Amino acid sequence: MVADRTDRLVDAWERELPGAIGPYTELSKRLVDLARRIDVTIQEAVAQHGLTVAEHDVLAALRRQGDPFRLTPTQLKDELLLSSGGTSNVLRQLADKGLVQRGRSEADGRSRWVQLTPAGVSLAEAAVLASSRAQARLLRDVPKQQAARTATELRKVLAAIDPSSGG
Amino acid sequence: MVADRTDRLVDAWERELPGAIGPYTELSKRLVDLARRIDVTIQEAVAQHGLTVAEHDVLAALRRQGDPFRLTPTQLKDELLLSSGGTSNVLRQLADKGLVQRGRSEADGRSRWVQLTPAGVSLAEAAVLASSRAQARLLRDVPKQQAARTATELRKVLAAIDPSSGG
DNA sequence: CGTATGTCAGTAGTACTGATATCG
DNA sequence: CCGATATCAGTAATACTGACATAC
Repeated sequence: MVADRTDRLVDAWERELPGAIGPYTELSKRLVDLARRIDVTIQEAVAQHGLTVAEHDVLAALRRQGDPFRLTPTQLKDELLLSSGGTSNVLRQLADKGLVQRGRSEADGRSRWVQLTPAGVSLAEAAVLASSRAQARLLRDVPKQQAARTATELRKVLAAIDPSSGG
Repeated sequence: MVADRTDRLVDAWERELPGAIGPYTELSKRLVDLARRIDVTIQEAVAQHGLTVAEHDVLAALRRQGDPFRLTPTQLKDELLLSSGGTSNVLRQLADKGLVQRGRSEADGRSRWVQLTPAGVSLAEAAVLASSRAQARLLRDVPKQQAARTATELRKVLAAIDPSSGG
């Protein structure tokens, strides 16, 4: 088994400051390395549709709600784990591009709604499909069983660190 | 088994656009979610030592080389997978803070070296230990065997998508 | 001269906090 | 008046590209 980047990192620290980093740090390093590859892949895929990753995430969240593709900014912020300010900024970009429409709730004047325009629906679908295909392409040499096994392991890790998230 | 965030995302897409996302996208989603948690954890840990993550990564790379804690910007860029410009920017910040010293190579005038100052060595060690401890704390409820198993699975995934990286 | 090394300016993306406005 | 909803301005951190300088 040839040493990879993380192996070399772990070996270097073991030599320099024995015990400084443990098995959890090794797991973290592999996770972060792999996630970075995926992030770049997604970014390239959605950029081909003229979207930033943040914009894509909002469009996708609205699209997967189903008709009428509408949520409040608060619901979006909870879905995307962003601050209210951050969510608001992305919504402004999308409204400027004509991909979402905003309006006031009639029931509660404090509340607004955000809804995909027809152009937003089309672009959301195209971008999600492109992103999904790009991720599958990146991982195509990972056997399906291996991918499933890894996903299961990650599911357990996520559940362990955050029992409240429903895992 | 209770549905977690990724389960709900997969279910929503299966309902709205069946087949649009596959098992590889599910794996990606879990990876990216978990990596984000880790990134935040690391960021908070190194911030307590007055460092940004980018600064920490450079200090750590120099420290784990061992005495005399010296590399060229090109070696750093390859180690950190950054652009040359990005590397240069971080080095300027660290030099301004007195954590690294820079100089010219005597053998080749094009080449420079970057070396930790004594203050840089101390801070690198403190920050790396703090980051490592914070990661262990985040993952403390993950059984060690589980963590090892997950790391092994990720190692295989990394090797599959990037055979050139030595995995 | 062409290539390699490195720096810096400018820029794009992300996403925060705090101030503000509005409504219940 | 207080709390909830939402927006916006300003800011910090990441990290890129392209222009440039220098040295082999």
